[in-house]
Amino acid sequence: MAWFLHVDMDAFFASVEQVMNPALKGKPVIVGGRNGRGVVTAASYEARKYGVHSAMPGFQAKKLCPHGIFLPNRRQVYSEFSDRVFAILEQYSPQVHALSIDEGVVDLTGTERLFGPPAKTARRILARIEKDLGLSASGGLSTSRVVAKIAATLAKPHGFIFVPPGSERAFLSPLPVESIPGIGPRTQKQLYQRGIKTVAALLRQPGLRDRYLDLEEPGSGTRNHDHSIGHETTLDAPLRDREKMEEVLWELVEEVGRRLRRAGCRARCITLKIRYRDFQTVTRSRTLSSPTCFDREIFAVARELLEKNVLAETAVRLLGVSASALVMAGWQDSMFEIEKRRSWERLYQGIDRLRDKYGAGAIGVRKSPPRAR
DNA sequence: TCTGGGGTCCTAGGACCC
DNA sequence: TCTGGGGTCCTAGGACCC
Repeated sequence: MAWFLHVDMDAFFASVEQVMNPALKGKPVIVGGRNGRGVVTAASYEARKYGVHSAMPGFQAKKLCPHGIFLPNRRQVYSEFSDRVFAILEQYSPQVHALSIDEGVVDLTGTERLFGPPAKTARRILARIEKDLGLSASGGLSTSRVVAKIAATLAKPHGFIFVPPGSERAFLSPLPVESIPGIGPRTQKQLYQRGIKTVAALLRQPGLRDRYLDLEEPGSGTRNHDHSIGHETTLDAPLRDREKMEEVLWELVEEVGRRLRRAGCRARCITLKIRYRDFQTVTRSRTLSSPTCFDREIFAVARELLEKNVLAETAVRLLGVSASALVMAGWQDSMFEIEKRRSWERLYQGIDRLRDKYGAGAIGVRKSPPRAR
């Protein structure tokens, strides 16, 4: 029998901040959403009492919770804590799947002999996270991944729900359809309009059941993961000036290129994302004849897409660049290609090292993005 | 004082090939 | 010589998740 423990950290970013600074314990901590712009990325449970939640615009959070302690995002710190959480999970199974920075699935199948009954192991894992890191986690245990996830969400905060084999349907039936991952506000509305409000009602429709709730899950890892690496930014004020747009674009490209090289990848597809002042958003992409991880090549494509899609005097509020259809570097290269690129690679690695050490401004190319051709 | 930034997955049409 | 259909790639958009 397969066993999946879904682990979901409670108010992760805010909790990490409270661990780093115990004076914040028991206080309404709000990460992100400062200076009016931007949104909340995490709120401690003390802050949630006031109605603050993630994805909420900062000004709104401030209105609901004026005495809230607003902190800037510290991705690096959260990432380190995330590593420690996963290191604990990996002590209980070789099969741990990270779903995000604060969520993962531990495959406990076949661990009975070593650790005992899965439900006991699950509780032990959650306790370990709390004891070792001072962080609270919630868990769901089931023979189905989806059910485990739903159980973990329901268990929040600081809880654990075990759904014994055979009781999955009984567990799910009374829940509203939007409890199912993948059913967001749009789909929920459509289903409600058709009179389908509970999972029980959804399970009665074979088409919907197959699409949204695959309890059987035959093969694991059959999903095709088309990774992508992207970077985007919302401008301080809507931009009309083409030259300034290109400067922003160059900065985005540098970041994407750096991460691509760090991951040892090259991309065959470059996508430019543009959000206009009215929030209308478009993406424009181009596939290259040969994959690249070089700033100048990525920039040339991004700039071309910008030129084609932003008419003069159009105000733009967001620009984004992303690289997809990734291949591992060195894949299918002729010797000639390899030789040609080697010196470029050395140059870029040197630049990346300097930037890592002295900051992004260490190398002064950004003021004058190279023109294509 | 409007609405972040990182992603994945799915769909659908058109091009192109056989 | 005017006509089917399947497969794959590319592009774009949208829903969703954390």
